Amino acid sequence: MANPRNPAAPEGDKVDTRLLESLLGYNARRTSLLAIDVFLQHMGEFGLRPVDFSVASLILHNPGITSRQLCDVLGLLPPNLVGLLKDLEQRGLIVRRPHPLDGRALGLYATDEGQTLVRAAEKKVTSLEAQIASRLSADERKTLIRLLKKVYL
Amino acid sequence: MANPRNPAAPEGDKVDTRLLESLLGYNARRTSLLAIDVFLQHMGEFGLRPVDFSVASLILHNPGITSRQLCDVLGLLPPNLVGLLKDLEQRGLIVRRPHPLDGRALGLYATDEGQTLVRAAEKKVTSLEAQIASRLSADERKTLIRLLKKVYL
DNA sequence: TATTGTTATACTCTATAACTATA
DNA sequence: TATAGTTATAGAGTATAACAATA
Repeated sequence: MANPRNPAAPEGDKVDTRLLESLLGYNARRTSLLAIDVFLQHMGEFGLRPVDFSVASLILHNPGITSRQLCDVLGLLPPNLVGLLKDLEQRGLIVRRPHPLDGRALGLYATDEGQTLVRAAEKKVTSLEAQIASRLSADERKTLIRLLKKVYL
Repeated sequence: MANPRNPAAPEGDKVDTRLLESLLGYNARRTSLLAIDVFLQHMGEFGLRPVDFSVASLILHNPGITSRQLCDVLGLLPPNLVGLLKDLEQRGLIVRRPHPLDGRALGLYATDEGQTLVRAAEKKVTSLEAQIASRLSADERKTLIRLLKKVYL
């Protein structure tokens, strides 16, 4: 509905956003924020934020991975990973074992409980894709992901 | 190069990220972070963070727009916009004028100086698109933006 | 000397509650 | 009663510097 009180200030849905919407970064960010919203709305039962999920999933699929590698892959800084891993460990979802060949490093492994939880979380996340991409056909979704990877990878 | 010291922990480029890379949110976020990096690397001369740029550009193209509308369009919270607008005003890039028909609201307008700066910033940002999307054809870039908008809009 | 992981800390971003002036 | 804008503040996220242990 139009706003008869305020001809000088355009309605929310009548704001000219064409320049911003012509930019890749703006559109990628808006999509990212939508996906995070959906994640937060539906993943509460697992007690994992998006970053926790990413880390836990990488540990599950890469047994023995180190903090350093997680930081490289996810673009995190080592100090910010310490507390995150400590929490996952205290919840009994992962264990840290001294690396057999590098005394400085610690290999990260999902416990049985961690494997069960993360697999369930992955299943749920995958099901949320349908919701996030509900306005896209299967082909469009595949194309979108392919093009995004082409940009940043 | 492979890491001969550490067979249990995969190299950075050999980490299995297939699950994460199958997710729209993960790929959108990675692309968004890349775009922000490029922005920060090249837009320093304008003294505008990404959010400042978005706000200033919307004011330029929507003279008389209110804080409330900016919040709606950009998904910001009113308290977080106050300081931002104060800074733009103190730099002489925008002015706030009492709204003629709503005593509560303030219309936002770009000054001449603001118009000049924001137009230059927009030109620069547009040129950075070529860099961000350098691995995409013109058609692919158009498709990517179209599909992103289809998801979040 | 360089790297892994850690601590402490600072900075930025985002969110909540409460207030004022006006509608 | 509801809304626009503001203040103060809390919480979450991200960043830098410095250290111990090991390579």
